[in-house]
Amino acid sequence: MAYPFSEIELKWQEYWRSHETYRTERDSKKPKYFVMDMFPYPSGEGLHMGHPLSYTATDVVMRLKRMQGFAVMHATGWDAFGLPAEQYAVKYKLHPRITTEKNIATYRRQLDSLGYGYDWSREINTTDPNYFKWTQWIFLKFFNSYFDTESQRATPIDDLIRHIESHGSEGLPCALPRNTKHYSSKEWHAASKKEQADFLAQCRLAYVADAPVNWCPELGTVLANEEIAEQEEKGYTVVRRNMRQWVLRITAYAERLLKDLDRVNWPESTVLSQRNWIGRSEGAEIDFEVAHGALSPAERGKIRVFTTRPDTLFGATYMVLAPEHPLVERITARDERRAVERYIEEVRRKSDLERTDLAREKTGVFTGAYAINPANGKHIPIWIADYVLISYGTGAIMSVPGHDERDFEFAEAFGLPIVRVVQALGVDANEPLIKPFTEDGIAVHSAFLSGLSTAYAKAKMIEWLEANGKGSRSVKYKLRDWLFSRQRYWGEPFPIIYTDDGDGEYPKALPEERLPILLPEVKSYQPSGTGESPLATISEWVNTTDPETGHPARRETNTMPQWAGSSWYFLRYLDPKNDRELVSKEAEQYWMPVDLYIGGAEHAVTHWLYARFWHKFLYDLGVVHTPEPFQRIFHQGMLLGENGSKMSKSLGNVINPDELVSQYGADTVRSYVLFLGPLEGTKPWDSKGIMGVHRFLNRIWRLVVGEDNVTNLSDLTDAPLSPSLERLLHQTIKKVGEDIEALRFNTAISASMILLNAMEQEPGGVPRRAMEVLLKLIAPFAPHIAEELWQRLGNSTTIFDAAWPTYDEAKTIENTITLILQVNGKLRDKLEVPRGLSAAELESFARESPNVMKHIDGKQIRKVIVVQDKLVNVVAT
RNA sequence: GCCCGCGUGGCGGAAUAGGUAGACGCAACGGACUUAAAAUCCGUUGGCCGCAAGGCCGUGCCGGUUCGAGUCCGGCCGUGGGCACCA
Repeated sequence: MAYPFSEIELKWQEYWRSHETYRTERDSKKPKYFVMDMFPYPSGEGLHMGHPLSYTATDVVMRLKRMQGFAVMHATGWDAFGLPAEQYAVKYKLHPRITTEKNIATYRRQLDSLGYGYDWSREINTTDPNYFKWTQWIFLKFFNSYFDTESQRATPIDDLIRHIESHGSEGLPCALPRNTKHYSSKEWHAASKKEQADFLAQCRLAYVADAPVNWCPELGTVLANEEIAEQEEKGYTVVRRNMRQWVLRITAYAERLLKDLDRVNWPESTVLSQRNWIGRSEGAEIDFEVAHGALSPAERGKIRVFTTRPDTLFGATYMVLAPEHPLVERITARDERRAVERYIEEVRRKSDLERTDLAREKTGVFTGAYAINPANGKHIPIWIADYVLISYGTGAIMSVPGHDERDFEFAEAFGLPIVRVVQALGVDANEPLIKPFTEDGIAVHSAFLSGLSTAYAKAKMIEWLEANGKGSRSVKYKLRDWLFSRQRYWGEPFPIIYTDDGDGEYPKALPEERLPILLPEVKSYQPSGTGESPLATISEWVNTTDPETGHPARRETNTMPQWAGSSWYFLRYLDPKNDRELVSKEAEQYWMPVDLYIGGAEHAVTHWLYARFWHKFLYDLGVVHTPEPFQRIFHQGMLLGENGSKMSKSLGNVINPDELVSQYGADTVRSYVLFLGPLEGTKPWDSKGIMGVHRFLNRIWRLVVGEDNVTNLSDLTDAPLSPSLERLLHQTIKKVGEDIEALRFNTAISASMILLNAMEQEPGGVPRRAMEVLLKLIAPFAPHIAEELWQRLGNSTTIFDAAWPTYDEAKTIENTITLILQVNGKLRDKLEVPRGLSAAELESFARESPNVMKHIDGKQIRKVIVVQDKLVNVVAT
């Protein structure tokens, strides 16, 4: 008979609810601990087994820390905006709020059934106006800020405006595009609102851009790069299309996002992913004069390139512009115009897939124009090719086919000259190049650089460029600005209107007092089909007035992406009901940063980068006091199906948490998902193995309660523990605490099993004291049974108010050791001997062992290695 | 192509400042209890040889360092994940 888990689990869940056992308050007398998992998206499917894995892990840590005397913050909520709810709404004409609420109720029931100790008084919901008011508030702050390049932080845009009003726009501490039209103070005052808005958009941290986006006709929306693969898997098509989009200037924070990775305790792989994603490159920007073309020299201007190898400038034999480069039109020779236009059109039609996967073969066309290599004055042809991206660097490159794979390939395809300007040390500088030499070496055929090693040659070239006004040192990042709008209904509306003073529309922020901006009630959630969101079809919502001027205005109809609400949610746990601030200073100061955050590695460069960006921005605003939000991140691994393949409905190998809970009880399910193996590992589910953990809990139950489940008579003894059990008890307390701290739950559970095995072997019966300790040790994993037995042992308060057991280091130490006797490194004998014997004593054991003697017989002893309290190795030949 | 990570019994996995390989659990086999089954309890369980004592082999493969390597180093093979023309 299994113990009555259903009964006791319901009993304790009800007890915890009515006693508000998990309610957390700030307590200045206690140290704090903030442990999080990822708040779920409440899908229609309900919980899958991946949830119990990470949620149990954080729940276990929460309970340990609480018993150790910490004030523990552990809350959850709902990441409830998003595509699936809206697609469901489109299909069944049900408001997404309805399905979302229904799904949340299911999730809540499931989470409760697993016995999780969240502080539900802090529950948040990204779709709740009282929550997204603050998401919108943060967006407003982005819009109303610029990134000051001198102080390297977000600063109110009003400061910038004041500066322009009195001093004009030259020399602003703000990164502006090269060809920006500047305003004198006088010109600024004369400029229209629209002109001013266009200028300021170049500085704002949130701005509108006409950007090529990933347009999905079937969904009627634009997708983020990281969403494409998922939707394409579902059979949707994705094409490129230009649309007006909100963009967040995350690139301004690239350097800080990169540098502060040094301060966090995160998985190495995730830190590396973020580093690579940010993609910092050091090099130089170099200007090439256009030598030949249809325009006069004054009009032609210069082509600026970015290179990480300025030392190879003498080897630049041609240039390539991205097809979208603004200069292409101006420099293209009349004879080549047709071919160039045709190529540009061809490239535009290519999808991302064709441009990357299939475009192994290099393509491009000659523009008919030439540039002058600033190092040697040689005229080199200017081409356009789609292997050069408009969005990176300057959208143009100098091609050094001798020392770059891509340039080499292109040069070979089009018969362009390849010269060597770097050679490995000690190799003939004239040796022909059959493949590009991309390593560092010694500069050759490079005038004043010749003979210098790559590092020096780079520095020298930059020095030369700067001295001659032909270029300068430069740092570029792969990171792009963050496309921040979606053409959907079910998301946060932007607190933005468009007004027109007769000179064209421009976006304008609504005042903070107007927040939250609510979604209108609608009848149809069908995408408009034009690329605009369903909101665009509701004219009574779209058409509004500018609260400042009373003039007619139009609302922004895009909504924010799902990342918006999840980029700051953890802050709201700390002060969920505050209607004056996003979070109070006191709460933020006390609880932040997050001490432990467990979540899947798939968010390495999305959620965890976005959240860091928002946090740094809030740091600049003074809302938070730490530059990084998450001290420690840990990734749970994937749980596979029985057969070792991914759990999926189509494969029919999905494990349902509800069924498991009703069959074995929550305590067994919780313990078993963690017992399966290391948290971070990918491991297959084994439905038979769960019995092992279930038996373990049953055995504990029977030792306290007895066979009939009713009597409280127990066979526990108050006799003292045998010395070996006493020692094991201390060892186990130590190990379980350390293992939970290190998130090694599987070995923590097995240590408890070992303790139980030993307790059952006690000659005088199972000691009550040992049982009390064991109950505390398993309480984080199996809270219900621990509570029940704790109560039956005569305690009247929750076990989670009891202190975590302590151990005595001295009592964990064995007083005898197993001495290993080896001959030539092979095990020949084992002896139980007292701890702390001298080397000579240990060696004498070896010399007296018959089996050791047998193996050294007839040989000469060369050496005897003695390791204190461990082994003796006799080396004989 | 580049960058990470991982290869240990029939299975999930223990063990790394280099020092008893296989903890704990599953499965399997044998036994006890039972009219029987379930549940429970006891025992065996890396392979080979041996009546036993014991011996040989064994942590993907090859080599190296070391008295001693699952653990460190080099080279392969396999496998999982991330990035993908970033100049």
